[in-house]
Amino acid sequence: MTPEQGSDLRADARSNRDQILLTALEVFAERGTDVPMKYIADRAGVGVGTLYRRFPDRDALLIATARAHLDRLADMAETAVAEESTAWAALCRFVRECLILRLGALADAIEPAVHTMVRSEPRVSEIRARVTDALTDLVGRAQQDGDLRHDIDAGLIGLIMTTRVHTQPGESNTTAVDRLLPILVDGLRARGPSAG
Amino acid sequence: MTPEQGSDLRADARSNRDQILLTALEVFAERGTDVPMKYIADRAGVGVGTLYRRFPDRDALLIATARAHLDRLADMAETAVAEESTAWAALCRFVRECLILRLGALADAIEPAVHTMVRSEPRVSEIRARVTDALTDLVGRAQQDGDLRHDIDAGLIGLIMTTRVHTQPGESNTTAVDRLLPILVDGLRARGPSAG
Amino acid sequence: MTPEQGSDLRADARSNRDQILLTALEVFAERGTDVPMKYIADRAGVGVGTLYRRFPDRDALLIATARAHLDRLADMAETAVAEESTAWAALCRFVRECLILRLGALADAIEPAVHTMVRSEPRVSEIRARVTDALTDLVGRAQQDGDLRHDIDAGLIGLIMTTRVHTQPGESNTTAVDRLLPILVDGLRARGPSAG
Amino acid sequence: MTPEQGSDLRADARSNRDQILLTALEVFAERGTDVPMKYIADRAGVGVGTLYRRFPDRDALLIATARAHLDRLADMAETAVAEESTAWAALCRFVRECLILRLGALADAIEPAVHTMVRSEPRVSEIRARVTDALTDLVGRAQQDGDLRHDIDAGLIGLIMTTRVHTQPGESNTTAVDRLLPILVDGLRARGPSAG
DNA sequence: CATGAATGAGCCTTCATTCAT
DNA sequence: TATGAATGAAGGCTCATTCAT
Repeated sequence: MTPEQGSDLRADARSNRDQILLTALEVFAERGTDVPMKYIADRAGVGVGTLYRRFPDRDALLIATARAHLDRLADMAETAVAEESTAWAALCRFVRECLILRLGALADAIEPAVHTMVRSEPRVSEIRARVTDALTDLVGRAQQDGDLRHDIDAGLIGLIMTTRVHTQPGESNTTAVDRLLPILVDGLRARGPSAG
Repeated sequence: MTPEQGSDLRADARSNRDQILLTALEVFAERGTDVPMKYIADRAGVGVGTLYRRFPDRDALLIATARAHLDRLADMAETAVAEESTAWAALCRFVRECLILRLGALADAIEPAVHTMVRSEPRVSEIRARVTDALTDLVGRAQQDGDLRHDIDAGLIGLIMTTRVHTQPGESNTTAVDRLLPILVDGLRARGPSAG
Repeated sequence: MTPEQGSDLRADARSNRDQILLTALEVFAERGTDVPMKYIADRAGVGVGTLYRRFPDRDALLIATARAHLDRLADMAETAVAEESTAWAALCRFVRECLILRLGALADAIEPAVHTMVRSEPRVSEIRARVTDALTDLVGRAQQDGDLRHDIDAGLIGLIMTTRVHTQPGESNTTAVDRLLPILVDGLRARGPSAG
Repeated sequence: MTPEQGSDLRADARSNRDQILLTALEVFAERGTDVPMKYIADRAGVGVGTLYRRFPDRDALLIATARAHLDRLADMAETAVAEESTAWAALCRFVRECLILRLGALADAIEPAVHTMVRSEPRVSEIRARVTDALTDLVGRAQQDGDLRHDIDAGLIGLIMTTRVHTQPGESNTTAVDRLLPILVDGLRARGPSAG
């Protein structure tokens, strides 16, 4: 459902590419998007040259990372829908996963690059659309179910999803998210008959 | 109430220092903390040398900027307490102001420096304490008033305060904060009947 | 008559700039225009940073070098006119000096840069014009004097001036030029009454 | 008359080798000898690996290219001798052809390599000798015929042959050579009466 | 004191060359 | 044998910091 780009690479090249992307994902999350490319290459166990062969410059890597993120995001949205019994539960789960993924940091990082690259990476907008669609659907259904406040739209959910939680040194992002989440969820929940 | 450090400088030196700090505040907010030092110096209308005379390195400037921020924060907390009629109102106002100030971004930026510098900048912890105290007080009173949920402590408020809101290009931070805030506030508020 | 650019620099900065330019002149002639910038900086006795402060990139240095060359060229043309008793003698001397300067190599090197930079370095065209004017004048007068063949124009002299003489390893450029020159001069000379 | 090296290669290997050499000839002339090896390989329609299998490094390719050039040169010299009715005519034609081939550029490019490689490429000196012999012969005969000035030796002709003509962007090398050539030829020609 | 020039370490990127497929 | 992926050394350029003026 989310076939990776470059599936026509030679086996070893493919595995390198995957490894680089995986590493970049981690590293960008850990140390921000300003890490030296060499650091990423080292951690991925390849030479810089290899990194640059696959991703002509930092922005290309950033975009590809974003795409991978978004792929995951879209999967997550769809999985949440499939696995949770209510739209509301799916929505909460999805928001949580976005916060844990630090979607906002990524969005900040790629924003300058996006304008240049989006056209050459049409899949980015395609996947974005996939996420947006899932979201709009979830919001509508959760409101019909009486679980989500009616004055909230997908845009506001997007804002929440891209919020960045500050973690103390040593604290895991997940822990921090799970401290904040109940507040958010409660703020989103409709108070009506269901609360009474 | 918040006497600035270096008040014993010659008038022109003092004005330079103030100008640099003011500029740094703006610039860090606008373009992140990675801006070239020369950029800050230029915008402040001084030579780099002057900047470095006042702030031995980037971290020193960051810390000083943070201190100025925190001073403002403490003032804000105290003003909110003084001006708002309820602890709850003061708390909400304070949270809002912190989000608008992008406290989280600043915290991220200075965290690495803080460990090294705190001892040489004891005022930092002092001011931090001032904020924490005000906060703890507010939280306690707001809970007694029945406005704030009882399962929330000052630490969680701190987490919320340091949350970073993602702004679309062109959107003001304040606007974004004001979209998110109602959700947060609602999530924090005690539910009358259900809480009783 | 050829006031150098940047005469308003601080004394030490000025001397560095001059030294860099002088070195670049030598180095480009010796080893082509692909030498590492660091090599030039080292030979000039400055750090790379200093080089880059004055000349934002290789092309800027190339252009500046070209300008210095052209300044010299224009001076040479004018001096030749002033010091030699005939236009013909001045012309021959000028051609010789151009060959020794390796004007052609320089022209090749800056051609790609010229298109981008000429507008920001208007002096280049200005000086070029100075040379062209002197040349046109010399050609006309030498022909009137019956020394220069009449089927030759300033353009062809330009072609000759920018010719590159191949030097054996170890041979000086000047020596090689002086071997070739008599042939050229003889080819340019009018055969008329004066030859009969 | 000029049997290519590597005639014992398999047909396809042989054709690859030829194609690479042909391409290198073109590319070096067009863009200088600093082009990326990959560029040459791509244009030749082979992988870099293939290029390196035939020519262990850039110098080897340069030498081989030079050899091909020189082969052509020797052929040209001999053809000129055979086809032209006088030594003088053959000489002029040969000089012209060398200039058009940009012999000087090639000489500059391979000079550093030649010292290292000549021993492993004995044919280089062999062919060079062939050219030199033809040249010495031509010079002698042209002088005996009273066409070539007597103060000129094969070395000076060599110098002339390796001269590089500067071409304006857009101008063909041949055109430029044909503008310069008459001057050179005239400079080389013995003067009937005045020489008598 | 203020200034801005100089320095050089460090990151980005390219490309010659090697080697697994 | 052909291919093109991987490597890493080398060069371009920037910028934090120091120091002469």
